[in-house]
Amino acid sequence: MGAVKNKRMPRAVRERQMLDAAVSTFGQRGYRAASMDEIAELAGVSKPLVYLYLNSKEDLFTACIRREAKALTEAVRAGVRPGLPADRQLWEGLRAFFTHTAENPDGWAVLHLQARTHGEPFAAEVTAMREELVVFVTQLIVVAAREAHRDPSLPEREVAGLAEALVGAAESLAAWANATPGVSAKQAAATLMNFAWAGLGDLMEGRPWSPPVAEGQTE
Amino acid sequence: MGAVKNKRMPRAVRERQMLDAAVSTFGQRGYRAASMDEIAELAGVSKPLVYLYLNSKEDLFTACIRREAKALTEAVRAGVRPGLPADRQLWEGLRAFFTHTAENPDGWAVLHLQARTHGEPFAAEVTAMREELVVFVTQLIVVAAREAHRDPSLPEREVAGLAEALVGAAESLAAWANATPGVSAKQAAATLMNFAWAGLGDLMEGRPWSPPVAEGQTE
Amino acid sequence: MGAVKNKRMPRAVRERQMLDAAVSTFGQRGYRAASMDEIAELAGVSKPLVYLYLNSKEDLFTACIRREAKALTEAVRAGVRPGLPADRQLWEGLRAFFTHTAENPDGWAVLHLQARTHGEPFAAEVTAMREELVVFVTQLIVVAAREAHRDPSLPEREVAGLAEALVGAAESLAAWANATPGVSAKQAAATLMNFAWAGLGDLMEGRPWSPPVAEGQTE
Amino acid sequence: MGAVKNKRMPRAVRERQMLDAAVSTFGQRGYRAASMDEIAELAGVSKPLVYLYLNSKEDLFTACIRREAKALTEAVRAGVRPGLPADRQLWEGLRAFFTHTAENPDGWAVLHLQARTHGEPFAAEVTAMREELVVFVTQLIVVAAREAHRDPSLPEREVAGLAEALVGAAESLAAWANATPGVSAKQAAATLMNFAWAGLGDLMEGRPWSPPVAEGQTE
DNA sequence: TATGAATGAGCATTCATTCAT
DNA sequence: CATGAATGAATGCTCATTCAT
Repeated sequence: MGAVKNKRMPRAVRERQMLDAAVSTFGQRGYRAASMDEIAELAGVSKPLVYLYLNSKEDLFTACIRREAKALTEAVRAGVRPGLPADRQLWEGLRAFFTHTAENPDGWAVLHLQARTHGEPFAAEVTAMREELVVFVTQLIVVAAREAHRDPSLPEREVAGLAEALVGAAESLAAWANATPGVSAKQAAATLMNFAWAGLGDLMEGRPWSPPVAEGQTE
Repeated sequence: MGAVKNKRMPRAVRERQMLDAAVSTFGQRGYRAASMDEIAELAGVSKPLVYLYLNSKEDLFTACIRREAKALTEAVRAGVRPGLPADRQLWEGLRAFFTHTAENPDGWAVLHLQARTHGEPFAAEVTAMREELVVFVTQLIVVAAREAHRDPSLPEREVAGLAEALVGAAESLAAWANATPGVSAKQAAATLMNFAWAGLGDLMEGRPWSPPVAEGQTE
Repeated sequence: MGAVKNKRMPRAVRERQMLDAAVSTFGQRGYRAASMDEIAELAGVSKPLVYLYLNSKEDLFTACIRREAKALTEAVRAGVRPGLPADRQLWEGLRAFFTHTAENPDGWAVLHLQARTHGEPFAAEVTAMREELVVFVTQLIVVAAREAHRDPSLPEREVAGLAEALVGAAESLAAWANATPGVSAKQAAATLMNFAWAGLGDLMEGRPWSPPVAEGQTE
Repeated sequence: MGAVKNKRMPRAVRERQMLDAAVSTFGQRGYRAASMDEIAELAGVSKPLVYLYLNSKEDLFTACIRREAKALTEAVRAGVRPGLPADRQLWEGLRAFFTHTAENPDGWAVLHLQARTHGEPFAAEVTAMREELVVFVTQLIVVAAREAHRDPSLPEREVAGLAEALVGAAESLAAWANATPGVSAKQAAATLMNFAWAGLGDLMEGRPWSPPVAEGQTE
């Protein structure tokens, strides 16, 4: 049983196999170190077929990025129930995020490491996805401020920076959770939620930490 | 004046030139895409000399990582005055971090992007540096708790996670600050400080955000 | 009307389409650069069908050469009225030659450029056709000598060389006429006829061969 | 003695070896069929060295064309004594041409067959050389007319066509002479000279152009 | 009759690395 | 100390050709 020298499959199926193999190889070896030979072999097909269906290494890599980006954003969206209060939505989103990245380490490596490291065209692909998440978080912050009956009065750039920081922290924690035995997605989400929400809560109530002013530095 | 057909320079100087060229090339092209030819040319020496001094491409890359990691951690340490309260120390450390990464984009690219993307040996090098920063932050968190006259009672892993999140957020904001025109190192530090400290302050005072309990999930 | 999603056509028609596509592709791209994919697509059929009908790329190319060679020699023959004096016959043959090559540039490119450039088997095909033309010209030369009431006393090899030179000049002028705007087939034929029949010496002395005027052709 | 695994030769020497090998391979196999592997092996070097010195297959081919074109035109020029009457100059040029092409069949194949068959950039290279020869012949024709005390009154285009025809006939006869055993360069030149200068008509009437007798050459 | 699916084999090109001087 | 000369080993990509349906 199993892969008995699979032959003559419809194109869509083969294409999925190739993308699976490519994500796995790119994620583990890196874009440049991954060879088309290796990907083809892992996919159980010959190299020309990979080129016939996916055109080039660049196109194949792009297809991987797009597929994994879509899967991740959809997982986060699917994990969030829109009716809930902002903090609950964020909590659910974080859980979905950590769960998905833990379950798809190669895909996450492609997005988080490889795609950003190998040239603008690929990085732009990921930037687009990341922007989606940042916008999602930004909106939650704004909604949270409204729910706290506060006109945030936070400058827009400040909110953007906070969302960036939160997403960055999440990305970093995802790697940490995957690498640290015994840390579940739920625990990672809880840690980040603590870190983020208590901090944001205070900000919403108008009690920010105040940076020191008279330090003698320029700028 | 300037590069006067460099001949017969002491080894230390030559080595610095090579590392400068290598960091610049690795940072911009990436580890695999950077060729020894290009590095040697940029350094103004012949390729065999690069091999004579630095043995191999892997060793050269490792040397780059080590030099840049040392420079970064030393910059952070040098920016912090030990006597101050924990929050001030963190603030100063963040400012030093954002300032250094902004001033050394290629070095930061080597550490943050390239080193993590091209195999365990290199990633481990960066992990070590990162661990230093995480330990530094962890200690600050513990000190802060003590200063607040609180027995934190935060489990050790929780503190580690918070430090991870903070460092991750900083790394992410560094890229954001570099890419967003008009965001200075100081502003990035302030944003992150707000985000982090207000949240941590509440945690210290025993008012964490409480994750929902009855959800029916396993794990 | 036109190519109405060709289905189930008789073999002869399909084969003609394929040869048309092949001549066009071989003529423009060259033998090696032309791909069976491109030919099949241009012919509007699937690749296996091309192989079913024509066996291999080599066979296909050979078929192209044979078809175009036959077309060219038949065009020349059809253009010559056997009863006329030798010089008139030559004149008509040259006109037919230049007209045909001008009207079938791809076929001419296959014969004149591609077939000679890609290995003996193909070159031999063309040599055979060329031999036909050389023989035709040789006979005209012999007949002309007889008509001049002269025992030519030209050694056979000399006559062969003259015929070779004439055919070679014609081939070369065909390319020149096609590439030079404003030079018609008739003009090319006249130039060559002058050159061949009168020779530069006579031309210099104002004694050109005079092409027949009233022939009823247009242009 | 002989090629005892030649090592460490100056660049210029190696480059010549490579070009020799390339001309031979391109001339015999054709541009596309010739592989860089084969050329490198024939040159007695490794493939990377070929690329280091000649950059690419295209550049290598272009270098071959240029070298052979230069060699051919220089051979023709060197064979002609400028002071002589036009017909004698033409005669000497033809002899040099047939001699050179007979002695360099691969180079001639590169110029006459391969370069014209594999794309405009290469063909243009040969066209330039051919133009030189055509101009040379054109001038001889004009001079001959003047020597015959005739204002040629031949239209310029007509002269151009005659020169084209002559050069084309020469090119064609070169192949014929090489392929026909027992035909020397001198004989080929004589045949063509007769054809060109006297014309078939005169030849038929027993008035050939007479090649100079006392030249002191053997054969 | 006609084709979608699939591949073995080859090719141009690049790169890290090493001698001999 | 410093380098010009040279290569083994990959790697991305293409193409003629063949099954199974």
